[in-house]
Amino acid sequence: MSFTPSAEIFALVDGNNFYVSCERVFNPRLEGRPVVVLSNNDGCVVARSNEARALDIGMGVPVFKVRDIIRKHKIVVLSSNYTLYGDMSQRMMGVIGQFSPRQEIYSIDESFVDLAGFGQRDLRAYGQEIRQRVRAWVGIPTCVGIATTKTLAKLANRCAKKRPEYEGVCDWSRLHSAQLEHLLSTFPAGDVWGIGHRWGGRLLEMGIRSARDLAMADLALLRSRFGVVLERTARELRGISCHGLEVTVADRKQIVSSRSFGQVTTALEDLQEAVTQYTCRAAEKLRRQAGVCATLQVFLQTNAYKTTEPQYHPVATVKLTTPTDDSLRLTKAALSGLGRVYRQGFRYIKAGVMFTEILPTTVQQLELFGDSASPASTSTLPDSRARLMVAMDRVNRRAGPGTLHLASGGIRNAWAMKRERMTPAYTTRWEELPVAQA
DNA sequence: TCTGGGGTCCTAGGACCC
DNA sequence: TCTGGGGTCCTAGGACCC
Repeated sequence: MSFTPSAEIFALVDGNNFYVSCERVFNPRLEGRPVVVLSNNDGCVVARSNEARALDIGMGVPVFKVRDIIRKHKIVVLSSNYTLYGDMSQRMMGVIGQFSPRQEIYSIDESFVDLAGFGQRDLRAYGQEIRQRVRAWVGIPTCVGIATTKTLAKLANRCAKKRPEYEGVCDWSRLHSAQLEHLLSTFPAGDVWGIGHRWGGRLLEMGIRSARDLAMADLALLRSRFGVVLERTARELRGISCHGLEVTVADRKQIVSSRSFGQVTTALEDLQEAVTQYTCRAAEKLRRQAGVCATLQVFLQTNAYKTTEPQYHPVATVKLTTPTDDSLRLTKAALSGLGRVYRQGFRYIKAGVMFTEILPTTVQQLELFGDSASPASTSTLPDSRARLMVAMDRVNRRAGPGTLHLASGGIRNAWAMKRERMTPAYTTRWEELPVAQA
């Protein structure tokens, strides 16, 4: 195996137990205690403090399966507060961005930065600077992994997390082949970025156990059995960079809005309310990226875990006569799709709307059999409807999501999601600002 | 009783065309 | 007996990520 020296250097900075850390910033009493944050509907565990991990709370487990452990160890359980986490993320990314001219925001809690131009600087010390500033200015603890490819940086980051002696920063960018090889041999292949459950199992069957095994594997064989994606991963482990930094945020190619219900429903009226609200949320995202939607899908789901109940998972595809970003027209289209696939007698647990064909507003196409004066998009042809959308977005941004909504969204919302242990929106609503006490 | 939501990319196979 | 070959487009499904 030959590791190729690369001109590129990536640092991956990510928040430790990010959602839990966000909660701790505003409630220091959570410090040192086992804490978990749940998914929407209070369904699964999606974030765990180190103390909760130590108690064997798995990532993604349904909360009812660990109820006993939670009770026994007095684990603090919180509903997820995405408004808070999104805002904390923005602050954290802003600080990290000060450390390099080129930054990729990879996820809500992870950011790659380009350190290639930093020459002879001590990158470990630089990583520590990043950690300290984020901790001081935002309150979030982080770890930093530095290497010549993104895949190696991910692994270095994991190393920094796992082994306290590194004090939160691992710099692999200047290692010799032999040193790197040794480090890779200590990680299971399944821990490598891009290797999931399925592929991990298949690799094991082939005798590829460690990250080092994967790096040394025959590239043509990997390609023929798994495809080009895994081949690239193996190259990256060898130090050949295949994934560059993606500095600009690409427009979404699809926009999904869906939720499980707080309780099952059989009523068309409930589904109409939900579909209306989901469509409006998706339309807001669409307008934010100045797009118009040409095709959407509406889907329904019964509870697949209840194998004794009749199952029904229909999808309706609706083509718009003219691409649009108008919530009213999109909702009308979505509701017509819903009407096509709704069947009585099923117990529905989830509904969703997906915009699958999204175009930039600059692409205009006149309606073939429509009112040719009616605008396809609010962004290019301002009329009263467009002004209404703009006003709605503004009100909902300032006063909170859903303040202004369509009547078909309903107000009863018997199906609405469960969030029984939600903390306040500390940073984004005046009335929920934390209060300092003397 | 109770099991998330939102994305991306790649591949295989079928339809269609010349 | 013997039934092409190559390109493009689209879709569904499978894998992955956080």
